[in-house]
Amino acid sequence: MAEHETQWDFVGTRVRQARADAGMTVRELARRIGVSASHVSQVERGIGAFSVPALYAVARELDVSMHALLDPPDPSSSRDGRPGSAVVDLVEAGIVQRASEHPSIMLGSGPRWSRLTAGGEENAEFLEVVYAPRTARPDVDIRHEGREYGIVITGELTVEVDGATTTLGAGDSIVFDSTRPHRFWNSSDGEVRAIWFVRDTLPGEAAPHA
Amino acid sequence: MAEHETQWDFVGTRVRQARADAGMTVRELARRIGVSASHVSQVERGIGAFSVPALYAVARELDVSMHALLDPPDPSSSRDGRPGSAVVDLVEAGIVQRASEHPSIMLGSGPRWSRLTAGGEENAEFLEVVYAPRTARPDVDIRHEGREYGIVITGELTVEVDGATTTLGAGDSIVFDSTRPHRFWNSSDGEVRAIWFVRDTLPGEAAPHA
DNA sequence: ACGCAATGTACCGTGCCGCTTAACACTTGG
DNA sequence: CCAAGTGTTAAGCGGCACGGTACATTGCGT
Repeated sequence: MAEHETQWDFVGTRVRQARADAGMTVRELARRIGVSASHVSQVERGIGAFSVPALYAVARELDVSMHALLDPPDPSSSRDGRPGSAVVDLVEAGIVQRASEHPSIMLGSGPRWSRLTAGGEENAEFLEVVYAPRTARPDVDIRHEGREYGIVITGELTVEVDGATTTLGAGDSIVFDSTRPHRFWNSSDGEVRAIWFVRDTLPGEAAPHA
Repeated sequence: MAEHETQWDFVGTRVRQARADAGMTVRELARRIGVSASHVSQVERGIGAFSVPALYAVARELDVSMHALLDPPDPSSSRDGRPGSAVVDLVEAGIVQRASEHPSIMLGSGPRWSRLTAGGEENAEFLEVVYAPRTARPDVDIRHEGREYGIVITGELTVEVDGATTTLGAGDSIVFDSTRPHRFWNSSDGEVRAIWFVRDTLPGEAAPHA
């Protein structure tokens, strides 16, 4: 390796932190990832290091990402990168959108859509949808490219995907390819609020190289 | 390591793929990550492996995430098939997840994460996160690949992105590139519920390595 | 007070593998 | 043809990723 590389001793600190958060002992973690307890201890104290498989097992068992363990700690000084990219106000920067300022689209008697992003995202839509009470089942179903993720916040939403129907209560979530015919409506007496994320299909996403 | 460990030879294939996509030669990549060209060749052909620092350097230079290189290849291949496979039960089909069955991960005093999708999505995470009242500001920030979308359902969540801080109330949403350092915590007295969608960087988006 | 179980740690190895240098075979172009 | 690039192979060194064991400490229960 080159000589200007980073010190990787903080990895041990991260592992120890994550292990403590998970309420796991050194031996327990060691058993789960298939190494000895002493080795875990050595790594956590910075006098040793995990191999790639071992570290990956750690990330899996402690349910943290590789980057959470490996990404260098906050330089704390002004980040490199484009000068002037220093964000001072998250709202002005278009990162945070206040609830009162979500542009909403009212479609007649249909649901009210609110876009939760500032600008138009390239390949995705992040939406809050409010379905008024007692709306009828739409007589047309929807099919488009992409993949759809939704969760019902309040109320009861009736969903029909591929001809199958069920009712989603508060907290229930749904994920499916948007190419399947689907329609949603609110047959209950209460208003329904839901969060939707619609992602376009990625260009090169057929099969991960044979 | 345990005896039931995975074959890690696919990592080499992924590296080769990513390197080819970046239009980089073996020697060039070797020079950038600070190892010999022959070693890169050996790793790519499965007769060798990178150390953690080396692999991390590879991910940085080729602008891919650790998980893109290390996550085991598509075990959930039972992808919802062509429209025509008549779905009878949306829950059994893995399309609908009931609120009571969301696998949740409690990280000590940290927030509670609930995965809203059935299987592991390939390039995305759809999550509900509950932050307990009066949690301290995390002492490490997060940086990873991808783009992040969030909306606060109830409570008040303090967010810090790129060093700028603000508080999100119910209905407020936030969108930003996950490569920016960020951390969230709940300094209020009430519980905070939020919905997060984390999308990996699209493979078509190349890196501007000059 | 005593054990005793469980925690994390120190010490002492050793075999493996991460990595190197050197040379190889092959393609391209001038 | 040679020169300069590509990826590949072979042989070997040395560090470190790991295991085993013993230890100091805390916190039980009796």
